[in-house]
Amino acid sequence: MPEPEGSRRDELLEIAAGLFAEKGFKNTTVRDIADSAGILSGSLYHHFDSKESMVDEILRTFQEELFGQYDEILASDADPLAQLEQAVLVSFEAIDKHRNEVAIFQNEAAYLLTFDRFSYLADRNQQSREVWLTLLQNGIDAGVLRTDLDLELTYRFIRDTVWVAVSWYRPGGRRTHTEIARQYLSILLEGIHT
Amino acid sequence: MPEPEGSRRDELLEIAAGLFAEKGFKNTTVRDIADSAGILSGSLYHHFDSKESMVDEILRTFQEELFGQYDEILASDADPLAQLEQAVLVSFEAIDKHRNEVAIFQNEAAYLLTFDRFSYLADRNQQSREVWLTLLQNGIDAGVLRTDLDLELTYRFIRDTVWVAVSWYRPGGRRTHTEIARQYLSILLEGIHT
DNA sequence: TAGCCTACCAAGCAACTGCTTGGTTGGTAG
DNA sequence: CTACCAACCAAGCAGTTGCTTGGTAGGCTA
Repeated sequence: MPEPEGSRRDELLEIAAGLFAEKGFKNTTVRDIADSAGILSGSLYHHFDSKESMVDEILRTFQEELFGQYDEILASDADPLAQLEQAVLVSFEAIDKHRNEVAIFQNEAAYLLTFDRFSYLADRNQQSREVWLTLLQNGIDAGVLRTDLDLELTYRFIRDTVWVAVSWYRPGGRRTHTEIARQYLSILLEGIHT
Repeated sequence: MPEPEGSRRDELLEIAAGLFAEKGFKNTTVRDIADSAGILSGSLYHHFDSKESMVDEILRTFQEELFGQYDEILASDADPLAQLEQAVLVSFEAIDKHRNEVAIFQNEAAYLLTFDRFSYLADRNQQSREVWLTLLQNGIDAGVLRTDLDLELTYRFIRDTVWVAVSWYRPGGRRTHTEIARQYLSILLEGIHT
């Protein structure tokens, strides 16, 4: 057994993730996935129950890793500002390492939430909100963040700008994900005004 | 003629825009639109050539208005910072007044661009890029904006954060679109750091 | 060499898709 | 009262969709 197990299966999941990210979940047909893999559509059902279970597995695996990282940051003894910076850096790292998964979560969550089996996505959204609000509140309590801003709005601006970068960021481009994260942090923290 | 003309047609376009914005263009069927209008799907083809021509008309009308406003700002004699602020305010106003149209342009442009008839959307994207880059460059030349930032990245951050607000902004919510725009400008210009 | 397994094919079904066709309705204008 | 018109219905067609079924090829193991 040279492969770690489930090799072909994982291969198919990666192909599906690429298509889901590019064209959307509903706009990707099982024939699209099978064609990209060089097999017939029916053969996919030897590996997976349904198209839904493919995207389910893709998202669950990704989110476990991402939120594990957020939890580590919150549990660390870094100061509030460093924690906020870490969270932004980790997020841009996720965009770099898991483009497809981030794009799927960003673009398809609303649609997938219309199915019961994806209700956990709402929990993850809530969890994400709590992470960022906690980071911001800690910064305010420590006196390193402005107190005159609407917390909820600030959270949304941060969340949106971080994740929406997945729509234009390409690995191997002019800027590394770390450089982009640092520029973003610079704007977020200090503003663009002189 | 009590109606300004094309009343029923406009009504159908608004219904379609709402569905396109909510579920996506391809995920909205002509039967969805017809059901929402209380007619049969075939009856839509009395008013429109195709589903494509509906979204086409929706986007063209909206973009003419929006880019007209940008042109006015650029042509005004306000100082660079005021022009940048005006552009942000006008954009949030568009999110308020034309939620559906903004959402469709944001979410469906990539897909629609695969059809020849929507190639003008690429021109509009380019035009938008030029507007923001001009505003930023004018600010730098006037010495009111930081010179150490990557212009292209800054443009993307502004564009993304402004338009992505359409995904969560709801008219009649806790904050008016003007309040949101002002908070956003405050963060963008001054940062969240103390 | 027999049995089993993974990975796949070939064919097709029922539901849904955008769109077409030929017709009906109620109102308006000459 | 006639002609016309916008708005719509009823039925259906051809293509696409997710998924199912019954089968096969090749490799591994006892």
